[in-house]
Amino acid sequence: MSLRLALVGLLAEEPMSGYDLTKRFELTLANTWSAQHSQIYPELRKLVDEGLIVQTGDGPRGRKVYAATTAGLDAVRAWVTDGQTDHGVRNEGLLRSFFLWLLRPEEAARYLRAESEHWAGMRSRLEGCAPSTSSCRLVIEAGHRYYRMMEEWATWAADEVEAGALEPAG
Amino acid sequence: MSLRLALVGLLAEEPMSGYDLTKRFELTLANTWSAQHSQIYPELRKLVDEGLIVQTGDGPRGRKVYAATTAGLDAVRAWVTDGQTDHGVRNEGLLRSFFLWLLRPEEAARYLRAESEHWAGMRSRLEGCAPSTSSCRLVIEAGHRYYRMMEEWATWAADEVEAGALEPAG
DNA sequence: TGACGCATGTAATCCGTTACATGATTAT
DNA sequence: ATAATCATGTAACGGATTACATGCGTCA
Repeated sequence: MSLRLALVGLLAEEPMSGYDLTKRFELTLANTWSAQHSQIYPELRKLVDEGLIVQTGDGPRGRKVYAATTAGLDAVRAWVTDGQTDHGVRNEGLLRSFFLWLLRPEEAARYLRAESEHWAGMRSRLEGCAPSTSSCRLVIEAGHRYYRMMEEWATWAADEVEAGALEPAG
Repeated sequence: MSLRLALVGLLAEEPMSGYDLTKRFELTLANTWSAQHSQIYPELRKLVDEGLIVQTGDGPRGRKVYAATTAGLDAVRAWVTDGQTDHGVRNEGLLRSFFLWLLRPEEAARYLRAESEHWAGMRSRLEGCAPSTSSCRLVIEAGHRYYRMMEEWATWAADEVEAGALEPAG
């Protein structure tokens, strides 16, 4: 449900191809949602069938450019405001961290330092990301805050572990 | 893959039933991973078949208590340190925020204020959560930081929107 | 005795990933 | 020429949610 409407919303910014949309998810939306081309292409077909988007052009190599319809825009607006948002979180890095007490402290610290570096890398990647809309700017800011928070947390946790925090209970 | 090993890891802390494990995911692990009972019960059966856990007791109403085996512990340790962690993020609240430029500013601000309140509520829920292990304490701290960050971000974003940030591009 | 919480399970469906598969265009 | 990138698609599988389904124990 989310992906479908997100695709329409992105096409509301400007007409794009499935390939372009895939890139959008890799870059700007990396801190928000993920989607592969194998999921995007079939979804675009369905959205055309349902009249939420239309193909407005083509290009070299079979490129197909789509745009949102008025019905599509209405559907996106309704989705954003209506109903309950799923606030469920799925953070595999944190889930693994839950079981660090089973490891030797030096192993646990190494894991956490690597996590910290990962998030630092994500943050610097986000630097080269220009906002397409006013609300995109807000979401990019959320990305910065998220990456920075995770980086700082992992550094803090590694320090804790190196100071012996894992010993008493493990 | 993650859920299986997380179940074993939780059982390494202390023997528990599927019902207890479900509660753990609702409370302590709310900021980390989600799992319903309908996924947990079949998984426990498979884990028994594979020798990663054993049933060590029972109780009223058909309650079954499981514990991790040595093989199970080894599998958890290997999972935590080996291979690549999936750092993919899926945040529906942020995804919706991406399309706030399609709404009237007052609607967008209302949405963001509600988000802020949601995260504040999650944070206060986390207060009543006692850490079971040393590393659980670290993850709870991550939860606090995450909820606080999201709450502050949503408040900031609502302020921005009310100050007219949505106008120029929308 | 009725409501609530404990406790377990299955089935259908949906969403998402991985892998498979192909081919055109552009730059070196 | 040839490698990289652009560009689209399908199929198989696995993970996760929702809904269905049941029943015991405890407390008011």
